[in-house]
Amino acid sequence: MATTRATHEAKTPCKKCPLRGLPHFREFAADELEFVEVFKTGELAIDAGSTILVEGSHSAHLFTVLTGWGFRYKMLEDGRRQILNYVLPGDLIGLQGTVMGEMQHSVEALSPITLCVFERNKLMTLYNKHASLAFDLTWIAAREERILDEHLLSIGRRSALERAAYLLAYLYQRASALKLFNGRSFLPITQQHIADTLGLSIVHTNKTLKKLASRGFIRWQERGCDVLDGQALAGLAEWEGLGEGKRPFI
Amino acid sequence: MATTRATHEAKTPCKKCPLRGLPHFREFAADELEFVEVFKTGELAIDAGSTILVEGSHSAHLFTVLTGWGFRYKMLEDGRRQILNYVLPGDLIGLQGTVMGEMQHSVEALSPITLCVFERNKLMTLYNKHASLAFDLTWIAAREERILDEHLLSIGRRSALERAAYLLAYLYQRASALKLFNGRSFLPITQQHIADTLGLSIVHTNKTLKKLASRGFIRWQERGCDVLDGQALAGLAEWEGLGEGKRPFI
DNA sequence: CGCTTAGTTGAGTTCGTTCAACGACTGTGG
DNA sequence: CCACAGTCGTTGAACGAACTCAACTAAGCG
Repeated sequence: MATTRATHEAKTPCKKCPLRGLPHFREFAADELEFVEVFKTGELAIDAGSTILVEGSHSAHLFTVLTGWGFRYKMLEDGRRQILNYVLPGDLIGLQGTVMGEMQHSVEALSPITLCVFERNKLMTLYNKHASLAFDLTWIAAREERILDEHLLSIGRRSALERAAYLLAYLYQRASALKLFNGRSFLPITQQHIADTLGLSIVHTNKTLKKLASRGFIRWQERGCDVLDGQALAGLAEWEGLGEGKRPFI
Repeated sequence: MATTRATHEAKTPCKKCPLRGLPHFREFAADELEFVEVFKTGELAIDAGSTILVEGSHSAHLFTVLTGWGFRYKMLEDGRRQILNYVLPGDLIGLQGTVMGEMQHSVEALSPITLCVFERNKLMTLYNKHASLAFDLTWIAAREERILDEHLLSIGRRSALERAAYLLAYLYQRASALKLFNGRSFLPITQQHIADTLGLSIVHTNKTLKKLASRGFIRWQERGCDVLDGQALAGLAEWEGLGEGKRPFI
């Protein structure tokens, strides 16, 4: 099983980055784009199910997801796994390695993923020369923090049904903002992923999802989840939504 | 009940900041210190139990904890509360407000707290003029993220006993690094706080803490927890520890 | 065709909850 | 000074949510 395939195709120029067209992201000034263009050293294509980063490793790179779905997770020694968050296009991966030296969590591809590759040792020049991008990095880290807060609230205080509803509503909203759906609101995750995100067993997760399906909020199909009523899911979880304006990305 | 008392005493000059002497924090260059000195506009003293920031509010300020203990939390509409993390000396409060416009969580004082006050609208000059401090801010946000990851793993996948052990070991390590203990390793929290952090009921939290006490790891006294064996707690939770080198703060 | 992965379902068990009552301590007002 | 209310911690009993175990279906793949 090949974990990574280096694409030898010419890398996507940042000026023509397909993400920049989305209304979800903030506009970049010409000089910012120019810098990012140089900062980006290549592209990487990852197979579904492959590991992008491993807990404890020291990577010289940072990544931004260009296409595809993935997730971050941590494990206990006896094999218990906790999925911390999902990574989607525009998300930065590996910033924590900068802070701690080594990665404190692993990242795995849920679908085939394309990554933009950045050199970590060029990071300081970003801070020195582009204050706006430096601010963006802090912004991105603070955003992740906010989402983790929300997850913590969910796992700590919501019932199984509410938790599941929140998670699906969350993924639905994120994917919607990125216009990842074409007609069908399909989330490419297994019930095991959901269980490991919610802190539940697979069996109970299955029964919980059945309840949501019986209410007509979702449908489970082809190894994934069709969201039929994202609004209802958010309502069931008493969740306000991401409530995001435009956001930056590198 | 007065929530805040503005201290009319002269503010502590950053050059003489009591935290800067600690080996836990990185050294600051003279020009960095000079900038922070100006960036800091005052000091604020908060009573134990008072609220520092409220979810949904728009604060013009950022704070760094100078002395005392506090905690961040979120609530559901029906009153369920989840404590997200604890704030101790050197911790930055309110960065998320910068990103989202409004606060997404509340902060409350556990003990009397002294805060350094910063103007949020001066933040951009920090990014423009002091790349190293800008980097520090990202670092600080990434650190919080890492700790939240750890908490998420704990709540999601650890048993009640392991969770409690992890939390107490975590608080013990943090307070130790800051040399907050003098002889006695006392954590100024109630069992309700612990319950709301672990996602457990008070009753079960109480029974769980009794187990830890019967093993000789802790002792409950005077509305708080004496940690008798931080090592054992971390071991029970299979927790590696914070493993931090020197860290920055503003 | 067997092997593996994902999902489903039922039965019994365990962990953690809720309810309820009580003791110790603190602070407040009479 | 005492009475009283409020907070915090403690404990037992009954209940319920979620877990484990186990068996089985359906789909995908070599």
